[in-house]
Amino acid sequence: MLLADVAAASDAVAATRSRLAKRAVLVELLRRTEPGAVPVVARYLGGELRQRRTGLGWRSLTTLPSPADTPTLDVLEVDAAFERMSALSGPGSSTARTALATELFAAATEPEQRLLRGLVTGELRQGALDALLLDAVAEAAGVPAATVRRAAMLAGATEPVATAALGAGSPEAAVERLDAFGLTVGRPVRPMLAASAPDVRAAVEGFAGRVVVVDAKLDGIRVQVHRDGDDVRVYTRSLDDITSRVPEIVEVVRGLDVRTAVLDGEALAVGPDGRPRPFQETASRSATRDAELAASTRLTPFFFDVLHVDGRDLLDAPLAERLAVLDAVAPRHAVERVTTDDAATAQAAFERWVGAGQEGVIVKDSGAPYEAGRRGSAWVKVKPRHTLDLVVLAVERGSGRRSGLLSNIHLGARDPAGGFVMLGKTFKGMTDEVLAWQTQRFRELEVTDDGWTVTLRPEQVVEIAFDGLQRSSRYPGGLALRFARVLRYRDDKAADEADTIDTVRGLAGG
DNA sequence: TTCCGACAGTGGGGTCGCAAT
DNA sequence: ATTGCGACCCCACTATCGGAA
Repeated sequence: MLLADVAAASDAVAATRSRLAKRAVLVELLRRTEPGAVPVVARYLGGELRQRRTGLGWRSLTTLPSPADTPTLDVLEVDAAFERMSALSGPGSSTARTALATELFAAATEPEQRLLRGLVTGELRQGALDALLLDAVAEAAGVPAATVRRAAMLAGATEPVATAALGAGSPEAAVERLDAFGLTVGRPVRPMLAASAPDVRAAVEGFAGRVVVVDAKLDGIRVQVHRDGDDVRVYTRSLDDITSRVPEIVEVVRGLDVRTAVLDGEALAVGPDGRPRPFQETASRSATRDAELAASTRLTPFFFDVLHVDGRDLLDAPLAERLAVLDAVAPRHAVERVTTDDAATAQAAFERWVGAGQEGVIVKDSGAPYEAGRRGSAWVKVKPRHTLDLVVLAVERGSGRRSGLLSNIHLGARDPAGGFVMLGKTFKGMTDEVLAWQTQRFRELEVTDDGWTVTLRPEQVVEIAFDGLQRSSRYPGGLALRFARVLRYRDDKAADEADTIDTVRGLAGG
């Protein structure tokens, strides 16, 4: 299979907005892919390289050789080239990597270069990624989409599922192969995700009177821990193996009274007072491979679900049943929870935990199975929301579907001593209508334009919602907003009525 | 016919490791 | 020793399609 065929398919997918038409293009290409190339073609159509890391990023691709006139690259040859780049390390590796990349891109035609660039940067933007690809695999193999989906969730990856389904020879054989992808201890599954709700009442009422489990939401990193005898592996939300970096979690799970188990939870740094440390400390600790730093901050795991225990799969068991097992297996490392059908009880728990420094709550249907890989409605998160009235200091040009619009706004708090202190940026919460409005409005306030960022007279007030404040070395006030998003533009307030940096410091200190 | 679940897109801050400077 | 890049933690929100109701 030539890379040019994949590039042509990708362009055809991008050219239509119909998901059915996109799928048809993917199906057609998958059907004529020779078996040996299926792993590579499937990955590329899903928008990823097979190599987790190549050392190449958008910056490395700013200057490319001129494209080739005729397509010659085979997908397996391309995969081998990235494999070589991926394997490079040590002094001189950057130079060698650049040389390999230049050679590869020089052999690529213009459409192939666009595809390769999208795969390297993870920004293919063809309007189809893994989910649509799975549907296409199902159709190409003649099996139900749900069968393929479930296999992919349990495999934690699409590639082996595509290979199994497309290489089976018949739909019956494909179903048999796909059904064989059970939960396996030691192989991570895609974690179940939560939708969000504006407040506790809305979250509880969404379950229409059913009994819900309300978990404390901890602000750490998601961990999925597999134990098979003395062998313990720890995986992140993206299914990376971080076992070697978190020996203290391994220790805790080795101490549990089980032979095999798969546990889902959150790990974070906890202070001597029992309160959670800021997320930045947990992130720093979990990212480092430095033994001394690792020893100075311990991560503590808290589990909120169990998918398997001693030979028994629990994925399809109701949450209440899984939690009974969890409490028997890891009573001292279970996330705090209440079970209720009453919104007021849930609200009280929310307030208690937020007061204790937790991030919020997750409200769960007590009867729901574990839906690996889904952001279904069985889990709903609620977090407290803060707001500030800030001033727009500058705005950046958008890209992709926001091309031609002014998109990402720079946010400043008023400095009582004069001027404004920048606290971060946001592009979130804007409807198309708001984007159109602000593009025009900010042209009126324009002071300078360097082609990317337009600086403004600081006059426009905007109401911003955010999750909290964090320490910042990037911004002059030493503070940045976490997860800032636009609620509305305020034309009823002038810039000299905006919130001050003193107010923001007060929030951070309190 | 209308509604809503699922998906893709558009980027945010912080942190580390590593190679180049 | 410092800097810049890549990778990966945390993530919110809107628009859209197409199946469900």
